[in-house]
Amino acid sequence: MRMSSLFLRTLRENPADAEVPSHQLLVRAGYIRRVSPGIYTWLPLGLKVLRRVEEIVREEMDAIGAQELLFPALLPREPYEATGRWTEYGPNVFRLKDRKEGDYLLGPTHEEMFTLAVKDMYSSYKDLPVSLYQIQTKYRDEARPRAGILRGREFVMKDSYSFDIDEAGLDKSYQLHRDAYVRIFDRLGFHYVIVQAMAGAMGGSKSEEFLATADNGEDTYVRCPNCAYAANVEAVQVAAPEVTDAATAPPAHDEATPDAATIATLVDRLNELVPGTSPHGGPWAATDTLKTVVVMLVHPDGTREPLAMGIPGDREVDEKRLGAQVDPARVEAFEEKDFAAYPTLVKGYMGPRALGSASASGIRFLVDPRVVDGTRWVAGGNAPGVHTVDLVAGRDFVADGVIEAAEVRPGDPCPSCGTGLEAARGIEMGHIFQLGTKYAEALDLKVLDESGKLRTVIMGSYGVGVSRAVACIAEGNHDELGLLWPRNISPADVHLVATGKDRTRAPQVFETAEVLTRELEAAGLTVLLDDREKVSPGVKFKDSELIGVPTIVVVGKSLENGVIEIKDRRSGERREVPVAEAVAELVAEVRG
RNA sequence: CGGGGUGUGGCGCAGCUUGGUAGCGCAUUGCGUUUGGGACGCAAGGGCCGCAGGUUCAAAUCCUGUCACCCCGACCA
Repeated sequence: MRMSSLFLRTLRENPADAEVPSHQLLVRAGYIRRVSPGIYTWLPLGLKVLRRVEEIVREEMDAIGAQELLFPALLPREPYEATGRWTEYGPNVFRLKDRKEGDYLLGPTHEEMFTLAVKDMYSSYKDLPVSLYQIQTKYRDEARPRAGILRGREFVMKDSYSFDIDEAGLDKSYQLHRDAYVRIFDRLGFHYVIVQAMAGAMGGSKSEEFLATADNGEDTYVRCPNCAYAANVEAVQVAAPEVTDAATAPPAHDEATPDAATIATLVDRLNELVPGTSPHGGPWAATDTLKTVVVMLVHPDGTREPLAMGIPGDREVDEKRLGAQVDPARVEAFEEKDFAAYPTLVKGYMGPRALGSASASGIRFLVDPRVVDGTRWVAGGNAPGVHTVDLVAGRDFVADGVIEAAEVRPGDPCPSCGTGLEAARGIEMGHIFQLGTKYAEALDLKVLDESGKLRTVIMGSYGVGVSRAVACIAEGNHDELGLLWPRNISPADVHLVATGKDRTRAPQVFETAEVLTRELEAAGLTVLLDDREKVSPGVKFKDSELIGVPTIVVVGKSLENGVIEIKDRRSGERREVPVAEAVAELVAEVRG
């Protein structure tokens, strides 16, 4: 690549619409350009980087025997209708019509297509297992694209899918992918954590995310400082206490608690009215109360269903956790008109005894995992100004089930070893999960087993954000001067700067630079040669630092002494090397 | 969808309060000087001042509406 003709324009100032470093620098250094919110053009330098990341992903996928194919990005509605995702995906999918008014979408993810492709071609257990992948442009109409290429509406993703005849096969395919992902993210140079995750809208069971650790990341996860446990907050499993015998607990009794519609006022009332009778003998605290929260679920088909939750009074509902639990339903606030429709619900004084499928209200009632049988609570008495004290789970009320919707706090016990958890943030770079049979069933993907019986194929699904990885690498590899690409990602191995005025006045400089470039290329290195004439050395140095190729070679003034200069972009170290040794020296440095 | 902000040459911005020839820096072109840290001088090209109405002799500037974009939140494999 020659900078005299490279399609490139570097900017001295940050673009006004860029906030995060990766976005600012990728635009300034001429790697990408914004076309529309969340939609970017890859310029020649940027495309080189993107291709290098793709290639690393491709090599590791091929290494586990996955086979690459490529589906269209433009897809018909029908397969997504069959799996329910045409509706479940909601406004996040780009939809369009053809001239005959037929419905199409731009693929946000391709489970349906992979499933149908296997169904189309395979029908025997002998064909399995098989893993297929593509590196494809995906489209999601994000409510708010942000941070440049980190969260776009058009992005490049590697997605792969495994197809197995049984659970054991799925476990093996999953593990193969997991190992491949570890290699991919190691090669990309990420600091990352593997956390337990929710399978979410994709359906399925076991699921892990690969998060690049970043203080400004969008995802919050917790990790245990003592054991290996780490999980996305959405997926944290609360450690449930032992079930206890409540035989000694006093019977439940209602107490008048006027003006106690909040947990704080309730605790004050309890300490005034029934001091010293808390389950633990100490003063009443928020942790002794059971807060009842009601929300309205809106299912993909539009039906609305109220959901009540019993949560320890000292905690808030975490909307992300709740959302993940009820997915694909959407959570809406429970409004005044909803209270009017359910007269058994007394705002501020709702309690478990009026809730549950078997109760008068018929409202589904789920409790926090901490609410195990035998635990004693204070909760609303379902009448204004009344609370029920010594309400024992399992004795005085029975919930319809358990829900992980309460907020997770740093210091909460690790579900695996009990140590206090720590919270941290990261950027989701990869997600692997065991889909199970959701898509195979919906699209009727079955094969004959050894005994001639039809069996539903079991699937796994595995994604890597390829374009996001480019942004993420930039995010973690820059300084005040510009980008700092790792060697295996850089758009070139060597950035060779010729600092002469022009070919007429500094023929040796340009000639030497040309010869070195040819020799380096002959040795298999890629070279970005700054052969621009009439450009001052300062400009060329600044550009080389902004562009961020790890090794910068300067051919200039020192040529009089028969030496060139090799600079390490990251450390800033520079050393002089005789021209005759330059190629060998650089090859050794680049090959490391 | 809620809150905040911004729309003026390719990029970054001033001008708007108080209406009257559209400006600055960078970038681009030409000439000359300069060439190891984003050089200097002279000259040049390039703007329906987001869009639509309105007020006015006159609107980038005032009024109404509208659109777009950015940031925070909600949302998000």
